[in-house]
Amino acid sequence: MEEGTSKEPSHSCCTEDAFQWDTREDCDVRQILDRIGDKWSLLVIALLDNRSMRFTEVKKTIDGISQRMLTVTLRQLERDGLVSRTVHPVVPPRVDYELTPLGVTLHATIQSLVTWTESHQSEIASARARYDAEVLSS
Amino acid sequence: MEEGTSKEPSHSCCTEDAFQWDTREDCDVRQILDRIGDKWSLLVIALLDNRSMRFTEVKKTIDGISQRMLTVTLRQLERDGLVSRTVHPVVPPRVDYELTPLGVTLHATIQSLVTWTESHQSEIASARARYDAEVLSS
DNA sequence: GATTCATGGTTACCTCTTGTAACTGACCCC
DNA sequence: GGGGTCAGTTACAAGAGGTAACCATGAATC
Repeated sequence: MEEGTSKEPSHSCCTEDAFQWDTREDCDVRQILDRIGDKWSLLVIALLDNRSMRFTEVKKTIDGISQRMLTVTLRQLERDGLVSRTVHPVVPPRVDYELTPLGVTLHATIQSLVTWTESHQSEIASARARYDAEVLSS
Repeated sequence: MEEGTSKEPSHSCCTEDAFQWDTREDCDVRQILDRIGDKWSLLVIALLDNRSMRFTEVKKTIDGISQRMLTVTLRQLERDGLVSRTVHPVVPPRVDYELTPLGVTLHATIQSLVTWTESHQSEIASARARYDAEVLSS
């Protein structure tokens, strides 16, 4: 029953002070960032823009994702209220996923990350080449 | 020597077309997004704002990161040209990390992710509570 | 009327990434 | 000369993720 060491999310760690948000691992903000800062979640939200997509459609578009991880990722996003899941009772089954209004607001921010990546990929590529060359010569 | 199945990053997969950027796993943009969409990288870049920080300072601030993962993360960010590493030849050793100009431009975008998280954490918390209640009652 | 196919999963297993904890090396202080 | 500091590295254990096989349903095919 000790409160100091319990794992429940704290309510007071996220003030308006800068750099308070990431001081505690069980902080709400940290838990949400861990979800967003996830390879597959990021890609799924970036992909689901203004339209609903079927399970297999998403799976085919996001190269390299396994069926299991797509299921898990979509369930997490559904739980977080970012994606809605619609099951059509037909055979073969048809399940549509689309961004919720909340998910749409996040999509905008994530899209700017993608845009940043697109416009700076050459800088990063040359930085990597430079670094690798230095490491080899040392 | 076959080119089609090689692992080298492709140069033509990232056009201005929407949703071309994530179709291939070995695409530059995907590789960079995988780095950014990483729990620890995200937190480190968000933390390093306008100031240089020592290794242990970062380690103490980001709760839960292990020494090994901080080393690995910082090396990756250095390789990508997002963070600069300065070793002072003193004893005990002193190593400072700070954002490069390129890293600063990314910081702005990531900061907006953090801000989004902060302002929507209650919505996500209630969505999770709603989802968990539904799952339990089914 | 048995057989095959498609979709959207789930499960068992195995690998690869990450966490844990102990060790290092150089010097300073006591 | 023993312990302390900092910024790592290393060996090993634990956990996350990938792989591939399986399932349920019904429609279309043979």
